[in-house]
Amino acid sequence: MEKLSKELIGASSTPIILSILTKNESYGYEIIQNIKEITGGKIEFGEGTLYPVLHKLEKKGLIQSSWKVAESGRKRKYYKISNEGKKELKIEKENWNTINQIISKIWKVEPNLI
Amino acid sequence: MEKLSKELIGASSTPIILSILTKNESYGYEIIQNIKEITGGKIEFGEGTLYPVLHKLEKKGLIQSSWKVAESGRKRKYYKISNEGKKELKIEKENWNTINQIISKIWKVEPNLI
DNA sequence: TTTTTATACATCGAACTTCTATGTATATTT
DNA sequence: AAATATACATAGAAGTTCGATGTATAAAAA
Repeated sequence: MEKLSKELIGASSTPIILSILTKNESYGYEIIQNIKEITGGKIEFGEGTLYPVLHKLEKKGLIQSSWKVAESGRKRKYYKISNEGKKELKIEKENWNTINQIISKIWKVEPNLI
Repeated sequence: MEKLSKELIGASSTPIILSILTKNESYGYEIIQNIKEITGGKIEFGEGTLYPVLHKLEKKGLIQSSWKVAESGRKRKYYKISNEGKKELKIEKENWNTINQIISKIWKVEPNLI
C-alpha cells in the first residue's frame, strides 16, 4: 500500500489540516512534515499543493494567519483555526461518518463511527 | 446532515460505481437512481456528472459498455466491471481503509477496518 | 389527443483542484 | 564556499464536478 489517490487526498486535506491546527498553531512547511509523519508517508503534500489549500481556507475564514519570526531568525506564516473553522471541522467529521456508513453498507460490513 | 461535499463525492464515486457493477450490470440512468436510493439522497449525481465518470472508467478499462434494447423498446448502454476494474476496486477498498485509519488516529479514536 | 413527465444518452463551459516546475530568500551544515 | 534544509509563493497543465443545454423516445396525464 503506497501513496493514496488524489481524490482521497483531496477529500481528507481540509479536515486533516483543520485537525492539526486545532491542536497547535502551525505554519505551512511544518504542516507538510507533520502530515507526512502522522500518515507514515502515505500522504505527502508538495509545497505547491499545500500553500494554495491554506490560502483557500484563509479566504473562506476557516483559518487565520500571522507572520512571526522564529528563534532561528526565520520568518514564518503561522496559521490558527477560527471559530468558523471549528464549526466546519465538526461538519466535515459528520460528513466523513456519513460517507463511511454509506460505503460500509455498500460493502456489506459493519459501519464504523469515527 | 444534507448532501455531501464535492470532495467526498469525488473520492467515493469510483468505488461506489464499481461496487454497484460488481453485483449487476447496469446503465447510467439506473446507476444514478440506485446511488440516490442507497445513500438516502445524500449522494445525487447529475447526468452531466455521472456520464463523464463512466466514460473515464471505460477509457481506463475498468468497465465495459454494450448497447442493449430493453423490453420497453428503449436503448440503454449497459456497463459491466472488468477484471481490471475488480483489481482497482480492491485497491480502492484498501485505500479507504488506510485513510480511515489515518483520520481515526488524528481524531484520537479507535481505528475501524471496513 | 395533445401535453407533460420520466427515461436515457451526450457534451459544453465555468469553477475549482492537484501536481510539477519554477522562483525567491535565508539559515544551517558540510 | 558550496550544498542542503527551511520557508513562502505562483504559474501552467491536467483533471474534476456541476449546472445548462441538446436530442430522442416511452409512458402518463390533461
